[in-house]
Amino acid sequence: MAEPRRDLDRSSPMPLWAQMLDDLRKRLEAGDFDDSFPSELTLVAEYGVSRNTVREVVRRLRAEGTVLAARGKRPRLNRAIRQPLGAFYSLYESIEAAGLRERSVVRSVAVRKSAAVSRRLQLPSDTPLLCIDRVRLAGDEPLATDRAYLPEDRARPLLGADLSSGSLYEHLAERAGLRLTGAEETLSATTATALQARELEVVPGAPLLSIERLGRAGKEPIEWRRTLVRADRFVLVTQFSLEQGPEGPYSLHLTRT
Amino acid sequence: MAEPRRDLDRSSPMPLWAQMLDDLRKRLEAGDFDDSFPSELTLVAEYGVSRNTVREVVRRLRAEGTVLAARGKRPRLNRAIRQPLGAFYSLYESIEAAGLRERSVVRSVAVRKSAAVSRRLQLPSDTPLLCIDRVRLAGDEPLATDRAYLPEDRARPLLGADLSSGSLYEHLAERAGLRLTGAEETLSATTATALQARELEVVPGAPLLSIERLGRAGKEPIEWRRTLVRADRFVLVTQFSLEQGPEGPYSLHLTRT
DNA sequence: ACTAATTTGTTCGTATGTATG
DNA sequence: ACATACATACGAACAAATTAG
Repeated sequence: MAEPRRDLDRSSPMPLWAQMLDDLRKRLEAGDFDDSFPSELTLVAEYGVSRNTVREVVRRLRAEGTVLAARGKRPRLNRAIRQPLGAFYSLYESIEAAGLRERSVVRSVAVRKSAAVSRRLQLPSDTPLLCIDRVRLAGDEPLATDRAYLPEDRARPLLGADLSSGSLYEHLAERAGLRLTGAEETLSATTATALQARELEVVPGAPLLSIERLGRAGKEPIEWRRTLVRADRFVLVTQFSLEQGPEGPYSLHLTRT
Repeated sequence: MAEPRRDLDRSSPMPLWAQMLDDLRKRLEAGDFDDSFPSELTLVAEYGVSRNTVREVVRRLRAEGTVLAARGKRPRLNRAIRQPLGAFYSLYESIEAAGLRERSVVRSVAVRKSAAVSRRLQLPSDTPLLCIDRVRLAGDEPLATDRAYLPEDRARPLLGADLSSGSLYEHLAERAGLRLTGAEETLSATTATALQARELEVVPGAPLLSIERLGRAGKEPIEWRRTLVRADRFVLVTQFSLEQGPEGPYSLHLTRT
């Protein structure tokens, strides 16, 4: 075997398990572990830490749904539902997961100021914000409209990017080196205005799911977004469990109807 | 001190941490720990188990939001948001949390059969189901309509109960000894039909949040429910975090607007 | 302002049980 | 039956944050 033995910095203020988690996430993104995942004892040997520490790491990957593991079985990746944020909904992911091509019509990308949005982002009211306005398509049909505001100084690298496809979060990670680590979402229902109806190709008054999200990278608010989704084409599915089982008591995902 | 030392059954097939968790939940319901909560080492002494085992228990109580703890601070109960299910939304809880009186108009409680609902509950299609039809009021205004189906043989104790107030889950726990441990929810948006509009006192076509829930106690499906909530009075708020912090990466709650 | 006590956080080590293949 | 892999449980030690005095 002679696994390459991955070293951790024991003098770092960052816990071993956190370093390990970072490293494993990188390897996951790089596509090591093609569907399989190392066992706990393998990780013990590979990183030279105790099993308790390994379990601290694996617990988190399991809670996210990234890794599936059970007694006796060989641990494997959860390819079914990819969760780039490990958490709630990514329109891009769910469209692709439904076997449809995701595409966006970028209606505008501009720098502007908005006191209301700045307030939600907990920034000074005159902060320049990058405002990205898109209509999201699933297959050939419009599915949602989406307006995202990001602090211009952090999101500047997105200005030249092709945002006509793909998850905004992936673009953010690739180009700006920003990874969201948390968010607060507000879900509600509305009905389509005449303008919204035209954009989404539904009749005025049609039910829409409204999703407002404040995304954070650590403590720093990174994004405020409002998405209006056609309710006839999407539902949100969540599940949770207080089961005493080993699988963490949480697991959120979303499905297309 | 001489704490009364609570004994666990080491020959039981149930893990020590699960027994401990059950016991602590009972004590929580009974109202021991008035706002405070025992420290890990206290629990070690009290239950005669190792600290690892205690942490296994406390981790779950923290993930639910029941217990708040942090280095140095004395652990305390989270009285802010009560989460009887530890998880997603309870209309009753959120109305009360908003400082309003929750009340229900019970429109009908009847035993009937429904092949469609039975299928969702994974029961034979001719299973008798207790069907509870309510209009939920917050303060004096209607807020939601709610129809729940439960297997009649499990929910029979509810037949004589006064369901005009309180969480259905509490009634279930008190009278039928059933505690939900997991659920799957489907969220969507709709618009009010004429009938629904009359019941909810909104105009026809008004936006409604539709919440369908399949509730489970262990493996056993216990409830299928559909709730239609006035979108002008309620939004769902969720938050999550992949933070490396000790507090689990999950925490769902809901707030009234 | 400082110290001591308390409490959780992290990490190590070890051992045994149980489910799967 | 056997190996693998997670589940549970014990023990111990030190670090870091907070609070009490």
